[in-house]
Amino acid sequence: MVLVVLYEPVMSDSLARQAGVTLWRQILAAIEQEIGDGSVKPGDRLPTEAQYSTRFGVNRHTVRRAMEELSRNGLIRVEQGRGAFVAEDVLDYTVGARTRFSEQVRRHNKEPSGRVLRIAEVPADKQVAAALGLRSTSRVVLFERLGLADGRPVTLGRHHFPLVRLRGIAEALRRQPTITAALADVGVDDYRRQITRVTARMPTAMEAELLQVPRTRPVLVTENVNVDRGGAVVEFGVACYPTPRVQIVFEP
Amino acid sequence: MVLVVLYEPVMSDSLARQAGVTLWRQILAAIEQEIGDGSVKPGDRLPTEAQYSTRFGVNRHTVRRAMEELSRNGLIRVEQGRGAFVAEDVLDYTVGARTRFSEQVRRHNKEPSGRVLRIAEVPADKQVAAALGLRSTSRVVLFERLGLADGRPVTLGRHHFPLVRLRGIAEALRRQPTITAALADVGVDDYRRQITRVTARMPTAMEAELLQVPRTRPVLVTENVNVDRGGAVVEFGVACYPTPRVQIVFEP
DNA sequence: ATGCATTTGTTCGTATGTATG
DNA sequence: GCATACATACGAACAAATGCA
Repeated sequence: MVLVVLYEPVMSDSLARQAGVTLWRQILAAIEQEIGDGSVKPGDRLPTEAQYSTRFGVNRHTVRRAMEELSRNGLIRVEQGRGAFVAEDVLDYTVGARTRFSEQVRRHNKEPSGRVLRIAEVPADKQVAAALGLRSTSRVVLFERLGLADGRPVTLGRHHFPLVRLRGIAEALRRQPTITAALADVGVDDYRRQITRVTARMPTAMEAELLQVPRTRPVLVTENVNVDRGGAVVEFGVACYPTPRVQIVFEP
Repeated sequence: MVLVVLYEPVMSDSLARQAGVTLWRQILAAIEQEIGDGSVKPGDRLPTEAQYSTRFGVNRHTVRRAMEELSRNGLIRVEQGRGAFVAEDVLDYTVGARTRFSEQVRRHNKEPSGRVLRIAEVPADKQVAAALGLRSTSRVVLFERLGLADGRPVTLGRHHFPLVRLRGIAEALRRQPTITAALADVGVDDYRRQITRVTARMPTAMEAELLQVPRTRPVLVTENVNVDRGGAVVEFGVACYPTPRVQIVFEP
């Protein structure tokens, strides 16, 4: 099937050659305007590079230079073989003492949901043991979950709970697959985030698949420790977030 | 071209076979020692698995078993197609209300320094104008700087200052190329960070060059707004940090 | 853009030593 | 002694990523 996109009569927008501004910057401004004033909406596919080049009467590379800039500024998202798309509004994941996944999502007027990938009892590796303050031989409950906002994946988390301190946490998670509810089930009625470390890396094949991102775009990775009211560590979590769909925000 | 690498006479380190300790643990200990005593330094590439296996006179799998353990313990970082590298100690960049580059670096007992790349007066683009609360025609002072810790690049920042509110900021930056000092020069004796947004993307060629990272590893990107005591915006900055050399840390 | 050499990642199969019942 | 299970060790082949010419 062939889709023919019809434009306004203005088939060739006039660019000012030999002016102070380079051609690609003029094209950049033109497209930025169209995104800004809503003539193309978030998620929409933009015209192809070829279409732009005929419209502006320039070489395709000149258009590409502008697209590159738009992509770098996060206004559009370019996907090889598919086209360029107006960036969708990003989900700001605000980190504070009381960070809860579902509250984060609801704040954006989106519907939170989750998909449990794994609930298992595993031995703690060095990093987990250190974070939870356990000996490295201790066993922990691992809870792996994909978090979605309006059905779109926004986070992939591996959460570790100390087994000794939280008896029955595995069963609680199976009954109520949210962290807040499960912790409440085993007597932790409140908890707060003590520290959050942020880094980034390329996703594994599985992560890319689950988060629905190309393997060429990095994921943000957070490590965080949650403690109960008494200051005892109740959870150590490592979560991935797809860029640039999600941003981490910190407000002191 | 063929590179022939000549080794010390010790072509085959003797391992104790049929002793109480397994081969792979002996290899683990040997490599750990070499990392510990500094014969290979953070960031250095280790010998290949093949080289190790001839050196120790064992199968490649046996070496891999040791490497796996080293990697799990965070002593080395293994990259497919490139090799294994001694882990560099990460610089935790703690974000709070009073985040200052030089203080961050000194906290790790490293010596902060900077390289000014550009000081210029430019028109504010849409994003900058919005962040600084200016009209998009306003002019701003752009300050581009590479921040180093013990001579290693850790941040590349583009800092924007509103020209109208901060007369003489460009000259101040030229005299004293640190943000805190320059702001003090123009009457802003204190400021605090209002908001920090974190995302990640692949570096441009220039960024990769300046931060000394491969183009295949993502950079963390922060956007932040600094305000003076009265709450007026005095700076909008966008900074890149090389992963995994730098982590962003939030402590509420 | 293409091909090639290098290096790590994965999966077979095989053999051996050790602990357990 | 014997059967079983498990971790260790070796060999070969192929897949995937990287860097270079």
